[in-house]
Amino acid sequence: MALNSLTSHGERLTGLRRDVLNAMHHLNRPVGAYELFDHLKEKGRASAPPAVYRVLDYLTAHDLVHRLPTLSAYTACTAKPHRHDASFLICRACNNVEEIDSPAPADVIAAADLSNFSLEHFSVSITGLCRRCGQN
Amino acid sequence: MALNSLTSHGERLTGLRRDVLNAMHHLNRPVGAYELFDHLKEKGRASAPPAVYRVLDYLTAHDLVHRLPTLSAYTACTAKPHRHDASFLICRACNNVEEIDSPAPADVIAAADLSNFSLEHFSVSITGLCRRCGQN
DNA sequence: GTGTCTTTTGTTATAATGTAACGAAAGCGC
DNA sequence: GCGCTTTCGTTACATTATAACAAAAGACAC
Repeated sequence: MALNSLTSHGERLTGLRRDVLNAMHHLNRPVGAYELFDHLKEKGRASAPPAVYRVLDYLTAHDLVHRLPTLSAYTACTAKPHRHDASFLICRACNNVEEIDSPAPADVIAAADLSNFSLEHFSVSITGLCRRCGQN
Repeated sequence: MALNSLTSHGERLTGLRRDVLNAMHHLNRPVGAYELFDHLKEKGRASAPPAVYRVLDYLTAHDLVHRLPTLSAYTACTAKPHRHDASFLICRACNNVEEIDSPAPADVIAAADLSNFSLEHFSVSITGLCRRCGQN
């Protein structure tokens, strides 16, 4: 779900949320929650870490932002409104990240090729229900 | 590189490292560094967090242990000595994890099927060098 | 617009995770 | 044993994240 479809579903893109999202799009790279907090605080737009984390949680839940656990960082979603699981090319040198909006893991390798990204390692995280928990 | 090939390459599987690895195999689930620390401390086998982190770093570097960033946890490698990138099926209900020793991301989906794991989301993390950093 | 309810934000304090730095101890080669 | 390298102990601290509760703002009926 992306920005447009957000407000049309009863969701509230409040001032703070919009500020955070704008900041992230402006920065255009993975940012830590505290870095974001400092950035917003300079402009008098954030009070304390919990506010930032709440907004990040909200934006993440609505797929406007993605969390990058390996970097303990967050990045603005660059994909089309259409919902997909997101994957990432993470450069170990410059630490920049390219989002891959992929319908399946197999496509991600092709996308890396297209970006002239020289792949060293990959890891697929699949979440869901294991055999036991899913068979209720 | 796994246990056997470790000592035959000049690497030292010291007492502490062996204890940590044994504990992790015994627990047989993702454990946080501090949980592991407490566990070891009860048995008089660990001094302080840095020791645990150092050993985890070492074991991770040698592929005897994997880190699960989404859980801030670590798990003993269950794959064959043969080196592969590791992927994971993470159950959101019981929090247990199954390692997939996969030659390519595409295989991971098939492996999930084989395990009767009901997939809800996936994310592929690819690390390497981006176009700019890799071209020199 | 007032009152009421829900959602969002502010605020304080603290938990959980991870590291820097440095000296002591243990292993290794000679 | 002696010097060198690696590992470990120890203290202190940095970074990331959350619990809990009060205040403020928005939605909505009346």
